[in-house]
Amino acid sequence: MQTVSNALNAPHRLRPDTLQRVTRSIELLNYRPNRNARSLRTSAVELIGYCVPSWPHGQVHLVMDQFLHALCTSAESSGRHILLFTAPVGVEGMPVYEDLHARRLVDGFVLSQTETHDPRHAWLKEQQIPFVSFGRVWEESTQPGPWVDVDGAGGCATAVQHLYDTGRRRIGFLSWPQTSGLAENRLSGWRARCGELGLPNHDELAVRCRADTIDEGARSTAELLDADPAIDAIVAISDILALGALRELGRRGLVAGVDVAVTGFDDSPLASVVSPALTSIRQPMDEIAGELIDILTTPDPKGPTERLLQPELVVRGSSAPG
Amino acid sequence: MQTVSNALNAPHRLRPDTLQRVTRSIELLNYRPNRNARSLRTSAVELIGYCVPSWPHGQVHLVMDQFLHALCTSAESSGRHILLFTAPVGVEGMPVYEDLHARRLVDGFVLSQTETHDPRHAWLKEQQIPFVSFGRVWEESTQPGPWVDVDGAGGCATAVQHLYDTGRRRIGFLSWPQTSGLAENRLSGWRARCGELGLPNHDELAVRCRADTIDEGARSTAELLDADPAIDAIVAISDILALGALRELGRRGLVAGVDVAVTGFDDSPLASVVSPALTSIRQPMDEIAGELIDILTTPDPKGPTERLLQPELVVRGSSAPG
DNA sequence: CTGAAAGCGCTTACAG
DNA sequence: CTGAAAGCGCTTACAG
Repeated sequence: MQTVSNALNAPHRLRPDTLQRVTRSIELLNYRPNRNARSLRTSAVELIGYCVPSWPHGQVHLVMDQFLHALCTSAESSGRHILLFTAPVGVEGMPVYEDLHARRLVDGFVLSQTETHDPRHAWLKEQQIPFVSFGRVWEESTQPGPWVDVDGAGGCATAVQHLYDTGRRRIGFLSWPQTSGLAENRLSGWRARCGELGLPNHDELAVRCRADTIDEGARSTAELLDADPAIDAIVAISDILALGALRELGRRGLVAGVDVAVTGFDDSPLASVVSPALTSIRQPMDEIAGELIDILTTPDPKGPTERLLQPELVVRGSSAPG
Repeated sequence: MQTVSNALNAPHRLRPDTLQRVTRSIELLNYRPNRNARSLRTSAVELIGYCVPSWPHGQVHLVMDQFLHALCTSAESSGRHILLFTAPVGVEGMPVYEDLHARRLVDGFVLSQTETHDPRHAWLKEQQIPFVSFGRVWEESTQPGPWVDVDGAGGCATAVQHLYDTGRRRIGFLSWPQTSGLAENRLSGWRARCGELGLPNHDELAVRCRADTIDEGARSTAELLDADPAIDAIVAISDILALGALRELGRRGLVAGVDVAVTGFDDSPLASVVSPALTSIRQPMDEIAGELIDILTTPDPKGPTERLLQPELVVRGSSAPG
């Protein structure tokens, strides 16, 4: 019994011949250890909680399936799995998190859809419930708990650089409302790189869209082009807004990628499904998931527990040089 | 101890005053029963396995987040949760399912992304592993195991009826390749209802798209309109193809919803994000999830374990009468 | 209706 | 390196 347990959990303790003998029997009998008994004894369930976001109508999360798949894969490579649950947004949802942890359905949580001033992080930290966040809360003070995020400013700077390198000299920006730390971060990358390259980067070149919809992207693009017809490129803060830009260009008889270059953000499946295909800033989902699981499952992580990853510009026809 | 257990699991066995006394103490002590101990004893983990689909590049599953959210909510209302895992597609993935069940990480599975001739159903049934399928395998013979599906033929017939009622008389159909049972089913709904209404429904009016992309939808729409310029409506088998149809109409200077009406399938978030918004056939996700969980968690379901649900046509500008 | 007892299937010190 | 024993925290017949 306990030799079998050792063979499974600490094979180095056994003599090679014993190990082989036991392993053979395990296979012969098709023995599979009961995970509940193990969890009861070790008080580790090897399950990680993830709250499935519920989106307000019309909101699209085009890369959630990619993220979930990456998260699952990473969890599995560490012998764990993802447990899905729902909870009210914000601090109202915290009792759900607490209950799942108290009843030992999960060891800890991966937070995503992190909002600016998200209250969950401080709450979980105070309760000493293990978690790691995908995304920052954008507080002045140090963020509670470990996090992984993508360098949105860097990504947008890379997009600007790419547009500059392919001959663009007047680059607009489609943003979200000012209350979002994420939006300000991405916008700052555009502003900074344009400044470094000697390109115009005044506020009139950055339009705030009211919602993340194709209509808003189109409307804002029209606003941008009406105010400044010399614009020859647009960096959009999301693929959806970029799709709106493409539509407005088409409506005006302008050719995307020729007359005006367009880039999006997220490299969602839609990017390669439109024509011309959309140049977009890809978040490295596999890497993000790997870091999240690593931080959450390593008792004493060697590296920092605040990790900023670089996105990757995927160039397609909407910004092709010719 | 066991009175507490009774209070939690069989409160009717206790005298009201005792129950109240115990309940009060439970709350005072903030006691939360350990789920692993319970599962070990009852050998039910109250976890349902769901395999996260991994999509070939460019493939979009625009309603997966809706489905997952609905599934989670239904599972939770029966005291259960969803455990996510990954597995190779087809029969190669079955050892993963078997292992999860053997080690008692899950009680059973919800299958989705069901393919025509999907081998998983027969395999699980033979292994006596509990499961329920969202979607049919489209075999001649009786399908192994319980399933829930949406009446695609009925949905397309409803779309045709709606178009007829709003004055359309020549309705094209954008389909997928012939090898898909799902596609044939939806197509048959268009064919049947057109026939009943005395509208043309010959094969030339149904174009097979080679892929589920906007480009293919646009190309096929062009093909359709070139061959028969009198077409005044198009029923698309997916929202993505419908988006392609909208694009092609725009390219030709035709106004969607006025010159040519267009309907999609799935009522994905994209449907309400384009302009004109897309009329689409909505799969009742909450109901689907409810039935799936009901069948899987009821030892002896009262109703049939093969349930066909009716989709709902959501009418928007792309098919508005005026 | 309530209390003492066994046991679910593991893991882990502890002897041999 | 291997074997007998305790115990993780519940549930569930079984007595009182």
